[in-house]
Amino acid sequence: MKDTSDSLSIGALADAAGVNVETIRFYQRKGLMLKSRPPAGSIRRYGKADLARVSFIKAAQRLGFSLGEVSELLKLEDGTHCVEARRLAEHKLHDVHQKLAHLRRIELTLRQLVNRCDSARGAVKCPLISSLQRHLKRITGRRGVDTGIGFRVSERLCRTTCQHSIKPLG
Amino acid sequence: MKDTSDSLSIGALADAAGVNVETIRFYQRKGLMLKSRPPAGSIRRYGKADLARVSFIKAAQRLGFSLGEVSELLKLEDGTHCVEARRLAEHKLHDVHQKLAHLRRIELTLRQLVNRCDSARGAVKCPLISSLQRHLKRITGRRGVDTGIGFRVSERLCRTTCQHSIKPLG
DNA sequence: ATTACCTCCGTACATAAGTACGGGGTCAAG
DNA sequence: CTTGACCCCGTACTTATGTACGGAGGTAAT
Repeated sequence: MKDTSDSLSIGALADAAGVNVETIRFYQRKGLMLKSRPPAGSIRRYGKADLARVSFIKAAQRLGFSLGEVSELLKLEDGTHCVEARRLAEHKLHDVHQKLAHLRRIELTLRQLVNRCDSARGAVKCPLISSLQRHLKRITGRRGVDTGIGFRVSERLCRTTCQHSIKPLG
Repeated sequence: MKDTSDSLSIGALADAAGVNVETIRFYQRKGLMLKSRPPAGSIRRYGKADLARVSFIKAAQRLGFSLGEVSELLKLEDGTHCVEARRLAEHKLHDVHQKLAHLRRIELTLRQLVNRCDSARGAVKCPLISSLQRHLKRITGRRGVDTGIGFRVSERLCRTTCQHSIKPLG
């Protein structure tokens, strides 16, 4: 139980948590970490609770919580309800689902793009760019942003030196 | 073929693309959109090519390209190789795979958190927070950041008013 | 031709999440 | 007791992506 006591300098704390010293100070300024322990003209010491707090913040960030949300989570210590934390987590889960769906669509599109590039020989336009443009058409069409145009913007694209050119993909 | 001609004001262009006027200007400043077409003391007009360009930028962003990368993509028009675009896309695909894996882990963790919260009755600690702390332990343990502590940081958490308390999750 | 709205341009502000710097204090070792 | 490594504090800078503002001048409708 000896090192339960506050024995770390801010630098040691930062090292232990794998963050920059300035990050700790930043959290203090943000109110995420308690700041004014020994207001005497001396050096502050930190202990395991502080380390856990920094690590908690970082863990929550990795789960997609912003510092503001982490702050909410931490404020729950001060008498608010656990149900609040649950609400937050549920909301975040919803976010994550949306991000996942979005990323999956992106993944598909990119994979198709690269594959097309790979299998393409002997034509005029860069398949990646024109695919991107078709993709664009697809996803922007939903919002009344349908340009109704042939996406000429990159017509010259790769015309001179494209090595992975392709037949019209129609 | 009549409205192939440049006939849009910047506002109309912005509307058509579904972005803010200032965003267009911002892209011009960044060199993503051509800027000085009619340097005469008049109003610039934009056409379909410009609309396509804005839309292209937005589409690429949605695919996870940063404006810097979009800029690279657009610079490919100026003589570089299509193979470069493919390399970029491959790289981005790799990024996306990593993000997906990460998000899936997060999704799982969050789901477990919420579920535990739902099924929890009659104990002392907020399951969400303590689960988060266990999660923390798991994921930070890999980097020598293992605190070796019991995560007492939020011991008081929810102790007073937690409505979704839970038995020790062991 | 007056009114109302639009454009142009440059500059400043916003947000998130830090990072860097500089002047001065403290601590431990040689 | 000096030296070097840390710490404290406040301020400023960074990056990415925009937004907002203000003054001057163009444009379109009445």
